[in-house]
Amino acid sequence: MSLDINKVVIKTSLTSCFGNHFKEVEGASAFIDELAEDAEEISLAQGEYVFKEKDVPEYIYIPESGSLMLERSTASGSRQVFAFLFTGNLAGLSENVSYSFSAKALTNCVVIRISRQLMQDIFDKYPAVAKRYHDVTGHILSLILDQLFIMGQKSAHQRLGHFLLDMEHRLGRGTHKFFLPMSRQDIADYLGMSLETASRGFSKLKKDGLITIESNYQITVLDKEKLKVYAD
Amino acid sequence: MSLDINKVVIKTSLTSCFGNHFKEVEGASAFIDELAEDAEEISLAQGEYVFKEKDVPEYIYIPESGSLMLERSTASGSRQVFAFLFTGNLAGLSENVSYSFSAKALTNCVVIRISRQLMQDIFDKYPAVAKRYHDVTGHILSLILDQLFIMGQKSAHQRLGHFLLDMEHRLGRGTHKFFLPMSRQDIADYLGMSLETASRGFSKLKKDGLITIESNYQITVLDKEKLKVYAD
DNA sequence: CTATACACTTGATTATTATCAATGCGCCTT
DNA sequence: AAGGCGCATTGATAATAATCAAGTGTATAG
Repeated sequence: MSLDINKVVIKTSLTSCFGNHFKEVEGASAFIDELAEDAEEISLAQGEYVFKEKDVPEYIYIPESGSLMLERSTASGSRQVFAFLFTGNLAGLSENVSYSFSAKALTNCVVIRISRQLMQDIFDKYPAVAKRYHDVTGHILSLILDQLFIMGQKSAHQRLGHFLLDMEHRLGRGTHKFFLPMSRQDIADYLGMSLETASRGFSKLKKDGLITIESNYQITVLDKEKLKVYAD
Repeated sequence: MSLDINKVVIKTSLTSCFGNHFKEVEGASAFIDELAEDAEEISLAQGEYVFKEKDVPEYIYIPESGSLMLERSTASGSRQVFAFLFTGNLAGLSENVSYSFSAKALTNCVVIRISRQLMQDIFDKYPAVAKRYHDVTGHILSLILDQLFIMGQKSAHQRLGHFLLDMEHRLGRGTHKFFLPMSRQDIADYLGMSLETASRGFSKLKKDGLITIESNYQITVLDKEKLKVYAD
């Protein structure tokens, strides 16, 4: 009984990752069902790592509840955050011999884990799905190119504006209010700026009336159109 | 006769793209042979576009001679260069419904063009190869993540250092001397800095004795080890 | 209820980078 | 050879962002 409910939750998560790409593809639904059978749930405490740089990629991971962060750190102490992952997002898909980043739990979370080998085997049964698998990677690539564009062409304030629009879209669930699961330092490391610059960006947006900051992590976008202009 | 020679050149280019990823994979050699049969060569003058943003991706492209640049421009006139492509590099692999960037010829060049649909059909004959296809995309993704790391964590001077090390590696053919096919503006747009900052970076490296600038585009790395330190 | 710790904010100063403005250099044309 | 054109360099100044240094909550433990 409890297992059945779990499988439903897992299928929902899988559909949110793959569903869009495999829509109207023959066998997509059956493929997701089989994948869900092989999925395991693992629990992580805030700050724990799902995997680390240089680990051999054996699984793909999908947060079912809670948030992850993909990051790369150097010996000298600097860190680049590549992405924030929320419910239904995907990690570990296109890695080859080893991960080139670590995945860290931003909050306590439950993560779905699926063996890449098993997924490969299931693909053999659903060739139409396998052919479209590539689209998923292509989508991730295009998201990273967007980020690279923003990093190269936008000022610190603009980058923060883009970030908040993205968070509103992904966390707002149709409203303009959302709770950020990451610290100012995490945001700064994602956007390539200092913690202080990130903080000043929040303060300026608040002063200009584009957002409110209910608590450090609870944000409301008051004027989305102005924020879009601000970000460009 | 002339055709045969062309096919040899094409196979060499294809092997340099795919060979590393498909090494020791069953049917890899036959796959590349079939691919080469379907390859067309197209000639482009400097400044022409191979494809443009929002075009439907029908082909993959591999420069056989000359260089390409992948870029995205905005209405407001800013531009991000995502990558420079030289002989044997690959473009257009993981695009889905449309390209998210344009490919522009940096020099006069001959580009190999292969239909994605035909490649898909050939994959059906070589399932072992098809399974590893994904590795190629994964490799591209990891290169872009490296670039994102550099953009987020390094200063303008360090980014230029990284760029020159990359160019030496890719264009130097074992020596420390190479000819850059792109302008200072192209480099600046790739590294997310102004033309003047890029130029000052070159001048400083020259003054510090890490490189010589024979002409604007002809560079020699004098001290690679120092340059590596400079870039970190 | 107070002390403490931690994260965030704000202020002052410095460093980096962009912008504006000449100037220089090679190349092509005449 | 002179002029002009397209890039690159260099200089001066302004804008942006990092760093250093206090403060300000806010939550938690005692």
